[in-house]
Amino acid sequence: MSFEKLNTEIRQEQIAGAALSIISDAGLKGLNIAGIARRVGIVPSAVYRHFKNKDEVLDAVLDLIQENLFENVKKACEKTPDASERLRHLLMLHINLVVGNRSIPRIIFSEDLYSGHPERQKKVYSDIITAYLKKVAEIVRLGQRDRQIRSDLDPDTVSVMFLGIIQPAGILWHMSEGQFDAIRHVETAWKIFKESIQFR
Amino acid sequence: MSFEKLNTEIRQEQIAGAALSIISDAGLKGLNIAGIARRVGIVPSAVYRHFKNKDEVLDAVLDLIQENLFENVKKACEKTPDASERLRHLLMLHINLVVGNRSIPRIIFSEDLYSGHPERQKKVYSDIITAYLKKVAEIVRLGQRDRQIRSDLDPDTVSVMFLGIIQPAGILWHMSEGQFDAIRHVETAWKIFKESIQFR
DNA sequence: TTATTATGTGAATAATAATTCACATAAGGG
DNA sequence: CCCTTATGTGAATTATTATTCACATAATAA
Repeated sequence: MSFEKLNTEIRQEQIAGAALSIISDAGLKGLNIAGIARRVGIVPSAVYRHFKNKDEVLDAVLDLIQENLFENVKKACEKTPDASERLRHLLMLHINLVVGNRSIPRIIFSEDLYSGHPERQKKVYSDIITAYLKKVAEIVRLGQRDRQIRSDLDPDTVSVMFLGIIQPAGILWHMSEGQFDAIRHVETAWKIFKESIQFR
Repeated sequence: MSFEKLNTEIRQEQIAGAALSIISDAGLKGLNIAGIARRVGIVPSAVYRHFKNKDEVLDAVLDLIQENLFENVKKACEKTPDASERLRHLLMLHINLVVGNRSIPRIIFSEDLYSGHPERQKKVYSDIITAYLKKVAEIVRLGQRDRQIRSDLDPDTVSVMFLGIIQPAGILWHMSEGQFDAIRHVETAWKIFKESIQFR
């Protein structure tokens, strides 16, 4: 029997990536250590050389998702200085992330992830969701400063409403197995929303 | 050992109700046959006298949720003939349902419910979600006919946007364990949204 | 080259839960 | 009142998975 040894950093990345990929395909319930090991090309028990337990694997997956989301914000801000354009760009990046990689809603809104792990729920809420909303709100705030967005609106409310354009679209797309045209909805809804927040 | 025998209809209701209640408290993952049996006051195996298996219990729970949602639409429509008022009323009924009974998002968006059950996913999508959205769209359409709502908007888009006010609020409320003020958000967001859809 | 250590293997363990089954008993019709 | 049957019981069965462990081996440094 011959096999390859890789150092733990590489394996950790492989394992987290495999887990993310499995979740995209089969959901959290479809994720088990044996499946991860199979994809990585090792034996189940070998996973435990690189992660203490399954929970730590899940934490690594959450980190991957967080990176994706924050990267989108950065991209959108680099693309243009106009608040409205930034939001539109971010909207499209986000919905494409959701549509192209079904794992995000499958993980973030999964009970499994949190039941028996209040600390993880707290972490996801504050480090991922709230942090993301804060960044969106900051874009809004800058837009208000520059007289691109109505200044009588609360940036935090606007950022949650922004999420409200994406989230149902993502869920409907997911539940309908692609039948619901999430991207079209987001584009149409954005026009209406944009009108209602723009400076006048 | 003395015990009471009840007919299967009553037991089915009790079991479905107990299941819904457990899901509200502990999520789908916290739901097991033993827990249901304990609440109802019978032994786990007795559950199988009234339901073929756990899946059928879940289907019964879904029916309960569907009833709740549709009842809200009816209430809102009976309350007032004004489309905008109907939507506002429905919005508050819905968010209160979500906040008062955490089971709805916990179930509808739970992977567990669907993994390995594509037919159930299809049913929830078409019989619950889409059907609900259709009813909302119908309210919008009537509002357009009566010149209460802008007629250049697609009713289906508006209905999904309507959902977009509630859904993130519900999820944030849930994830933050009540810290996020969902009702306040819904009220604020509604004002902005209402303005953007009203006839002018 | 050799010794050390991190990584990999396969088998065993343990916990959780759904489901089945043989047997018991309450309820209601005849 | 009896007897049939639906309902209830407790124990056993089965399946699934995470996790551990003793042992093996590749990589690396001395």
